[in-house]
Amino acid sequence: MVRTPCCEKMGLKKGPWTPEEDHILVSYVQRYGHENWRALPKLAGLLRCGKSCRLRWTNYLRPDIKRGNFSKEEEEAIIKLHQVLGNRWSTIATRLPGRTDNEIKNFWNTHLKKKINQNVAHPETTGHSSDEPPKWGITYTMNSRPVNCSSEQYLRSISHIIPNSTQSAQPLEQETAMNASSKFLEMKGKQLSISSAMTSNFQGLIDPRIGFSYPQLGSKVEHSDGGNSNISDDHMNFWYNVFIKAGESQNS
DNA sequence: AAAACCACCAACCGCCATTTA
DNA sequence: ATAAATGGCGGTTGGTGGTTT
Repeated sequence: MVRTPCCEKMGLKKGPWTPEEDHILVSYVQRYGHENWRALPKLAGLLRCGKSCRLRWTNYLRPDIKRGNFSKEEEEAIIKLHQVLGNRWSTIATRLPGRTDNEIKNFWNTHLKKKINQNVAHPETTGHSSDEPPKWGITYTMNSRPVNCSSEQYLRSISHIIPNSTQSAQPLEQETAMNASSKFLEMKGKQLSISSAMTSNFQGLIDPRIGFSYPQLGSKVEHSDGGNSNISDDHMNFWYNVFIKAGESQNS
């Protein structure tokens, strides 16, 4: 089906919002909420489309939005999250209270991207490039989307929990770096999927270094070796924590 | 002083996923 | 089961203000 553009109707205003419009929108949302963005502008008396109202509210007028420059901590968090999640700005935004996906996206495109690209020119200070998937890395499937991480991150994150070929949860810690590298080389350039076998072996495992276990499988989780991969939020959080911790141990 | 260039960011656009009728 | 409506997301654009030439 083809959707009609939301601002197709003539007479709807576009462009920057005026203080008066802001006031009308804020007053209306505070009083009546925003259950139906489509209907809101008409009810509130705004010559805007619902989409424009929603964007204005979520990106600018919401009372819980943090203003001002990004702190060093926020900047580092964005860089780490982007390594794990890629351009999934809304997901990244959920981990930075008071920041919107649009704000983070702009900050990335105007500041961090350049900064990281500069660092790539000096590889002693960083791992891999930012925007592009790492040339030397792993892609795994998360929520049906490919997620990239660097080889270092990946090796660190799996070195102690990846099951061996007999599907026992034997740690790899005893393995030499050479063996680990060999394993990685085998996977280089291939799509790594979170398989049922791996997942079942991860279940209940608690790594003392990271202090959390692989989440129990929920009913909605399917695995890529059986077709689709749909990892729940718990699973995403697990992988996020693994990669963040891996990054921390790498830095220390 | 003015033109050219650059950086920033609010807002728009098109697409996809989910919900509703 | 299906079409339509709606919400949400990420990519991109364009206006604005600052800086450089």
